[in-house]
Amino acid sequence: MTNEERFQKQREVVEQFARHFDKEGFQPIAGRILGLLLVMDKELYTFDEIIEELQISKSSASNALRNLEIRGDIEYITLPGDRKRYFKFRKQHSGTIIEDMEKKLNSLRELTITILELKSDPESENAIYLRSMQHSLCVFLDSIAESKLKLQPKD
Amino acid sequence: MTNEERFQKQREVVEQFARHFDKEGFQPIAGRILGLLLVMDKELYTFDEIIEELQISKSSASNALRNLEIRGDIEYITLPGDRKRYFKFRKQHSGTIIEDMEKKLNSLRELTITILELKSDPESENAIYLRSMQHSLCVFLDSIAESKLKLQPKD
DNA sequence: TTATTGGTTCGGTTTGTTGTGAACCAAATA
DNA sequence: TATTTGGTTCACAACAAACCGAACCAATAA
Repeated sequence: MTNEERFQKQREVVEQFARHFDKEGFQPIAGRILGLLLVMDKELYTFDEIIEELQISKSSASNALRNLEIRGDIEYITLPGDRKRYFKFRKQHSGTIIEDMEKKLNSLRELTITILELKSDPESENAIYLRSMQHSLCVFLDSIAESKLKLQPKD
Repeated sequence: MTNEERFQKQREVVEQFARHFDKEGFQPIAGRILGLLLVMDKELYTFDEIIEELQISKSSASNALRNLEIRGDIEYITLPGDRKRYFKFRKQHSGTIIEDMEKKLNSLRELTITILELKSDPESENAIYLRSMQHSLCVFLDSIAESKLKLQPKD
């Protein structure tokens, strides 16, 4: 594979990544920026390079970068005697994905509890289902906790 | 708690449920309908009752119901000599939530593999991170598989 | 001090989504 | 056959999100 071929394929994967990412509720441009910073061989981009590569306006870039930084998905470094910021993908503690799921499942579990408490007939179809769902959620949350232990045995 | 109080609280939880549900990328009305069918003591609603309860137009109801049915979140029954459809929450095999997560994680895993294959420097920061992420994903996917076994020991 | 660099903020256009009412339709009823 | 019932489909209005260009600003360089 030539470097040019590789570059082209990486650009395609950036788009793929972006689509994956904005299903999680983010703007397309944010996804593309994040993809760029993660996928390409070049792993450090300036503001202008991002604009140039993705053909987007300064304002879009500015906003998306701010959002990504707030979310903790990117960070930047600066170099002495250089006013530019160099953006890079932020290597989060890799449990983050898992912790996000955990949060979502927990809030779902709380919801099911609330619903169940309000059911006047605890033997209604939905009530029975909700209890089984609650059980599944517990089992699953347990196994998440286990995974977390396996992944960070530093305690 | 009087029946009236219970009813009011259930209506609030319908809204709560709706908010939870449309974070998953569905229209507000769809979320409210699903909430109605799951939360209220009454667990069987006709088209007209749904419209009446939620104060929405026939067209909105029609569209949302179609979408919910396609997604497999609701179903309806009919009664002999009655042209109405009676909608109810569909009790999916409760592994569905888990299987959805599994799918998402798998697609993420495939993405990381694709990205890694295209990295020309396998020791770059991102490449190293991607490998550790891949590892986490595998551990986690394993534990999902385990949970699934625990939940359906019918094989 | 003036000009340039590296952005941010503001206002507006485009695009997409959500929901509505009105017209429509097929099946059952009168 | 005409009317009612139980919806569906269509065209559009209202609103929101995404993005852009232009104006702007603070820090550095000339």
